[in-house]
Amino acid sequence: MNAEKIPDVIIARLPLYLRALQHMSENGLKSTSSQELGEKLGISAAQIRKDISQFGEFGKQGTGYAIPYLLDKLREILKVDRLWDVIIVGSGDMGHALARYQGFTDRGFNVVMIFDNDKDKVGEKIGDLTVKDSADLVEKVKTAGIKIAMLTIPASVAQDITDKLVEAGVKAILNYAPISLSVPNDVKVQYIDPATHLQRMTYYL
Amino acid sequence: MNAEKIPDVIIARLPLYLRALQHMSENGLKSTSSQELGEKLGISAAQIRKDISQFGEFGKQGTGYAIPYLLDKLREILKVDRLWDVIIVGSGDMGHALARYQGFTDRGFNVVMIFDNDKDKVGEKIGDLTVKDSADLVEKVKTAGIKIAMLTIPASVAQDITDKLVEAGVKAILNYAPISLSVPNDVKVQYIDPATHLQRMTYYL
DNA sequence: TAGATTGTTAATCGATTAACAATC
DNA sequence: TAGATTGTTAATCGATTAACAATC
Repeated sequence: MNAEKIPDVIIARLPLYLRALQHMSENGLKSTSSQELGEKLGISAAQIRKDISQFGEFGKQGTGYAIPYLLDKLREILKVDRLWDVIIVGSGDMGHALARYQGFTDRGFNVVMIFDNDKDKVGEKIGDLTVKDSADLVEKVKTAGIKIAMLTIPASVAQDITDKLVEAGVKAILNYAPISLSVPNDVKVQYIDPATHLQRMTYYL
Repeated sequence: MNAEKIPDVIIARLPLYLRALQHMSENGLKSTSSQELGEKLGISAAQIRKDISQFGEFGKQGTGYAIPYLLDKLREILKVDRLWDVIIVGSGDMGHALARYQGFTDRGFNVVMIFDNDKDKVGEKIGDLTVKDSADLVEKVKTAGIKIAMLTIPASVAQDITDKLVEAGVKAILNYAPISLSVPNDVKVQYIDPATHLQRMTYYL
């Protein structure tokens, strides 16, 4: 393990490597090379080798990378060798979709609570979960020690809720609301906004 | 307008500027500065000025940028000064959520069709739309001249459907399936995978 | 052994930042 | 006029690529 600061741009690619390796593993493959991985991902082989080598020597000359071993190492590096409790704030269509999404568990996440500020929605069942009142958000999150939240609420209330999440000790926010959030330095935010993503492509049409 | 090739990384930031300006405009603001915009977005003022100046001189020394004018220009540059027809493939929870999402229209997109390969779902009503059979995808998309698709299907069928979309003339794909897609050079793909996004933050926890 | 592929170095390429003249 | 802020240049910083010795 390297003590120097690893660039964010490298950390951002590791989940892609992890995902591709997980697919290969499910298909029964036992080893791969930087070239093969690169072709699947549209990333150069040199970059993949360089990224991975930041964290240790996980490959072998001549034979490449053992998939189960590299999977373990990447999970360890990304800290998804465990199951993180995650909450959803906002029980609209997107909140529903995320609450029912089956793809979290085998990638390190477990949705444990869903909140809404609409009293009509509080108490509603979504899969295994029951919608809780946003008024109890800070207390419940703090008590449970939850560090990760997904925001599926209107932009107009997103900063308010974010401030509460930060107060409650959340350090990672996946924001589906179409607005930039202000957070302290030690809190990470990732943005998912379909319209923004579409607008990144129309330029080229 | 500059004839040189504009870097992708700049194009990727323009929708964020557009979104922030749209908010400001809705709040009745008439002008802003690179500094103010930068603070809202967590981007340096120098970078914002440099990005915008790639396309022309849209500001004024001493007073900054007129919001309505810059909005117009950014929409024109990104080609969202019009309404693009978009399809959704996959009528599961995520497809439903996108089909009902109200945030597309005033950002340049109009969802016109939704497809599924499950005969039980074909014919189902979602908002104004009726689920169509994926078997008719290529023909319907080609006839309608649609260039943009959102994919909310399982990873296992994502590449197959992508190949069909490419065949039908689609040039921009927003992919919610957790897998990397192969497409020709003239087709753009954007990826939305909540687990990947979460894994980009756990490293820092 | 011969072929394949890593890890790493050095070179290249590209993006960001700082600074400031121009000017509203 | 004085203050503010752009557009742009040059300097800095960082990321990617090419190449190859090491070695499985």
